Amino acid sequence: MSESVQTEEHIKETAKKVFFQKGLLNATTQQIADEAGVNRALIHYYFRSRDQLFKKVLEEAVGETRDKVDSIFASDESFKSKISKYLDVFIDRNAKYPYIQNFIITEIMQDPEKLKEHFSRKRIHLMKHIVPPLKKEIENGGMQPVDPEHFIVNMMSMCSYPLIAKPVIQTMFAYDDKAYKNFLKERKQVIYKVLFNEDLPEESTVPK
Amino acid sequence: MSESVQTEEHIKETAKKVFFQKGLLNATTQQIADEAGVNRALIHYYFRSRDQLFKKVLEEAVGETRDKVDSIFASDESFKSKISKYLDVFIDRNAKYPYIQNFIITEIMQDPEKLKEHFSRKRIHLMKHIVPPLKKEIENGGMQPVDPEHFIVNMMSMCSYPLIAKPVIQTMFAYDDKAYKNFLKERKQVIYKVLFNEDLPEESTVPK
DNA sequence: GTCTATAAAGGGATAGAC
DNA sequence: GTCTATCCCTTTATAGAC
Repeated sequence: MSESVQTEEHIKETAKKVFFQKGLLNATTQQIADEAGVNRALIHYYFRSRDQLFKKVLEEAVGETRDKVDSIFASDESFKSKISKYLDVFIDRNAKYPYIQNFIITEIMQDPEKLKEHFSRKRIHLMKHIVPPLKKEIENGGMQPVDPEHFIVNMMSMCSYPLIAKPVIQTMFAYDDKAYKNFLKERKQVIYKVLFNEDLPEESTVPK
Repeated sequence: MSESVQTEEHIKETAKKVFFQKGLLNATTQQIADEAGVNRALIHYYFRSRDQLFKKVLEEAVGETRDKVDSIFASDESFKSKISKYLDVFIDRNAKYPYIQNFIITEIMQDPEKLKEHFSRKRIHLMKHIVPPLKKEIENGGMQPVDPEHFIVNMMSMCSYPLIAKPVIQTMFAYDDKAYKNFLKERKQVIYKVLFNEDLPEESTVPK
C-alpha cells in the first residue's frame, strides 16, 4: 500500500472517529487534522473541500451497513427472523458509531440532497424485500394488521431515537453511562415485543 | 406596550420562526436580524449574546407545552385517556414548530447542560404522574406488562422520530409535503395502537 | 506528498454617534 | 432605542517552498 493511499485512508478513518464515535458533528478541519496528526492542508489535498470529506465518510459508513441489511432481507428466512437479525445489525452498527444517527439527521437537515441517493435505494429495497413479506405475514395471521409504512417508521423510530436523544434519556432517567448502555441492550427485546406483540424467541436474544 | 418591549418580543418571535418553523438551526444573528428587519447590533442590545437568545427562545417554546402536559397528567382521568391527550398536545405543538425536536437534539448534543433543568423537571414529573398510573393500569389488567422507562421511550421515539427524520421519510416513501403531512396525521392512532395493543376509542380520534 | 504562510470570507461582539 | 463602523476571532481554502 503506497504512502498516499495510507494517509488518505487514515484521514478518512479519523474523520469517522471524530464524527461518529466522538460525536463532534461540527468538527472543523483543524480538529480532524489534529486528531489524525497531519496538517490541515493535507485534508484539502486529498478531499478538495470539507464537504467532500463529509460526503465520503458518510457514504462509506452507511454503505457498510447497507450490504449486511440487504443480504438479510434477500434470504428466505421467516419475516420475524429477518427483523430480529436486522435489529442485531442495527445495534452492532450503532455500538460502533454511536453518533452516526445524529450525523445523518444533521447533514440531511442542512441538505436533503446529500443522502437522497441512499434513501432512494433504501426505498426500492423496502418495496421489494420488506413490504411483500410483511403483508404475507399478516395474511397468514402471524401478526396484527398494520400499515407497512407505519410499521417501518415505528421500527426505525424505536431503534434510532434512543441513540439520537442520548442526553435526553440520561437526564430524564438519571442514567450514568453504564446504565444507559444497559438500557440500550434491552431495546432489542422490547422493540421486537412491541412490533409483533410477542416475545422474542430465546435463541435470538444472544446473537452469534 | 412600549417600543422596546415590542422590538424585543419581535426579535424573539422571529428567532422562533427561523429556528423552529424554518428549521435553520444554525441561523446566524445576521439571518435573524434580516428576517426581523432590524440591525444585528439590536440583537446584542436586547440579548447580549447569540447564546442567550437561543436559550431564551428554547425555554419559552418548551415551556408553552410543559404547562399543558403537566395539567393533563395532574388530572384524574384514566391513564389511557391521559396518553391520548398527551399525543394531541405533542402533535399540536409540533405542527406549530415542525423543527423544534431537531433544535432540542442539536442544542443538547453541543451542550447537555443547556436543557438539563428542563429534563430534570420532566423526570420528577414522570416519576410522580406517569409511572404510578402506568403500573396501576398494568396491575388492573388494562395493558400488557412493560417496563415504564421503555414504555416512555417507545412513546417519545414514535412521536419524535418521524418529525426529526422528515427528509428521510419523504425520500424513502417518495412523499411530497402533502403526503408527509397526511402520514403524520395518522400517527396518533398508530402510536396508541402500538402502545396499548388496542384501537384508539372513536371519540378520541378528532380532538376538541 | 507534506509542510508553512497567508489570503479571503464570515460571524460575534462592542464603541460610539444620533 | 437604533444605527454605522469596526474589531477580533475562527475557519476554509490555496499558493508556494521543500
